[in-house]
Amino acid sequence: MHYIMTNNQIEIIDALDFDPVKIFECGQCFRWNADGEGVYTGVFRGHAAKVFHDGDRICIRASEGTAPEELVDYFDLDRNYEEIRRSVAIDSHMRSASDFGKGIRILRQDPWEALCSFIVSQCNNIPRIKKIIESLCLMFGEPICFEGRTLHTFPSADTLAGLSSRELEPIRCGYRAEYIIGAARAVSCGALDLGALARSGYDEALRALKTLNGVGDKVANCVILFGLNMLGAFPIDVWMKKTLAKHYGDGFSPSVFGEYAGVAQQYMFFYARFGEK
DNA sequence: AAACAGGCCTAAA
DNA sequence: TTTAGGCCTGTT
Repeated sequence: MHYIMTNNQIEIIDALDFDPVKIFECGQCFRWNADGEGVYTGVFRGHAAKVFHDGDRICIRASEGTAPEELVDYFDLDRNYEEIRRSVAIDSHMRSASDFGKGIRILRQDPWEALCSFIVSQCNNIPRIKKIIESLCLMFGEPICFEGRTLHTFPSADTLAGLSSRELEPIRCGYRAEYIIGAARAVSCGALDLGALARSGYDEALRALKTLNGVGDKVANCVILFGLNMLGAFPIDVWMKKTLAKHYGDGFSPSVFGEYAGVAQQYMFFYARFGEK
């Protein structure tokens, strides 16, 4: 992937394996929204940005003071997804899935945001998940001005740790409010050190995350994959359960996909959800 | 109107 | 170790 970094912006020259629609709509993130023709605006790690096509190139323009290196990191631009697609295309189904999902990248999201977001996602649908997260940010995040609009950052664990579940009621997240506050308090007081988990192994991360009330295997694996950037994590939700049963029967193990099983999962999920028949 | 939605927890076998 | 029912809320 070749790109040019300037001030707070990146221009991707050969935008192979970079499809904004797939990246933002494949279900890994909740804070990027399409506004207008192929333009996405979002907030990540305290910065606002927009992503758009500029001729053959893709341009990522972030808010004032965002280092381009931050964009390289968040969009994982130095990783070779073509190679990953080859490595997970182990059979005809995965060849179709990885071909259909070509252009997806796993964003390196803030671990706390990923934890909180995937707690909200449980037993819920995407429009409602997005609505809940937006009101959470509107109420408790910091405002950022970006291109004439006021957006809001994701509130810190410290901020949410000081709230009662009653104060969270306006965001209408139901029983998940207590889970959110419990997680916020664990992170805030240091009982759960997400930074340390990012440097630990998968097993330790899974164990630690599951000590939180409201975090089971599925949510924990989403946090590990999307927030800790361990690309072997393999979240299994209802869609994955169905498609795994269909194509692999029982006795399936994610290890057949190797170290990038999590990327395979994302291709398979996206294909089952939007592509297959 | 009743079921369902990108799980998790608890209680009970 | 596996299974059933309940959980907030909004939508169909």
